[in-house]
Amino acid sequence: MAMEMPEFHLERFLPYLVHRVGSHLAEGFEEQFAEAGVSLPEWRVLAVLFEYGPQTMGDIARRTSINASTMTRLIGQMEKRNLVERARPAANQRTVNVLLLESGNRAVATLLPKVLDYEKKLSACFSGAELETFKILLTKFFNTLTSDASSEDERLAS
Amino acid sequence: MAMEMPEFHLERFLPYLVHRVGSHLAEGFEEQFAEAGVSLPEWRVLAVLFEYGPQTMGDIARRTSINASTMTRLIGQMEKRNLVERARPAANQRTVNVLLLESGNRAVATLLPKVLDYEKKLSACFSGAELETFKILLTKFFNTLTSDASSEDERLAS
DNA sequence: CCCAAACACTTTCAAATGAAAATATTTCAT
DNA sequence: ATGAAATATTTTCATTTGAAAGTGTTTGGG
Repeated sequence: MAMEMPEFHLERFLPYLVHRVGSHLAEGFEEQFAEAGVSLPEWRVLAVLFEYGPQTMGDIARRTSINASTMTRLIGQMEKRNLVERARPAANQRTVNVLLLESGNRAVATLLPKVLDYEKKLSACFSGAELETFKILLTKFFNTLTSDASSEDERLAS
Repeated sequence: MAMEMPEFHLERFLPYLVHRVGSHLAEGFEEQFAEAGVSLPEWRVLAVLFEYGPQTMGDIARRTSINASTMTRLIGQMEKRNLVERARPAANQRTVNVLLLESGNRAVATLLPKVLDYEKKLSACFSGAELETFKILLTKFFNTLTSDASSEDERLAS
């Protein structure tokens, strides 16, 4: 006798909807910017450094959603290419501050218009209001996810 | 003299907003379902097989946004565990059809309520209308992305 | 002050990944 | 019918990844 399954439709399942959009965006970006000589993770690092200024390895890792080991290697490569520089602040020597160098700033200056253009094309399918709503919902969702919604347990336990 | 940069704010940059939500969702899922003995890619395969029935390797790959090489290996592992079975259809022997076995169906039956519950908690931050809008926008975005918006060039060229 | 725990980053190592080549089948033009 | 191109999957191989261990620094309790 067949077990009765709960109602489920993949096309209406939120994580699925997000995942497939994310995958396609990532793939699309890599294609678009392959020739620019910057990988997607590298662009992410450049972007957060440009946006938030010099910051620690951990800050960049968190803001880019890239794991710490990967970040060490990534920054290592970018340092070799003189895009960024590492420096241990005297104040707290267990952290490592990363900052954009001249060459990194130039890379951003070159990429930024292309990236903005790319986003414009992507979001052309939305009306202004839709796009605004979409961004607000994505932001709200993220904020909820990171306000440690997963740790109801922890909250109760502590 | 400083180059004038175009207006840019990461927090309003659509691919960034999608990426960070996607990353957190993936991480959250792996945590939640680690003990269930099913990885996220495995769950994705189970889900599309459950939703769309028996289908080829390529179908699963496309629907899960998992690349073909990875899919071969993934299905290989799941076959060893008797979750799924491969079969070459007589009609077209270059394709490989994959279908859920008894054990795979049981896995879905076990996971589905938990997954639905998980989604419910995730989306608790939204009103019913917001959630609906969010899903519609994600779907619309995906559809546009995959209706090969990138190939304006190709369209013009052909 | 001192030492244990916490923290931030790096390294190591085993596993996962994807591009390209290899294999097998089907389609299509001649 | 026949061979070349297209399609679908698998395999190979070099790269990328992340968890866990390792290193060095800071914090906090005694």
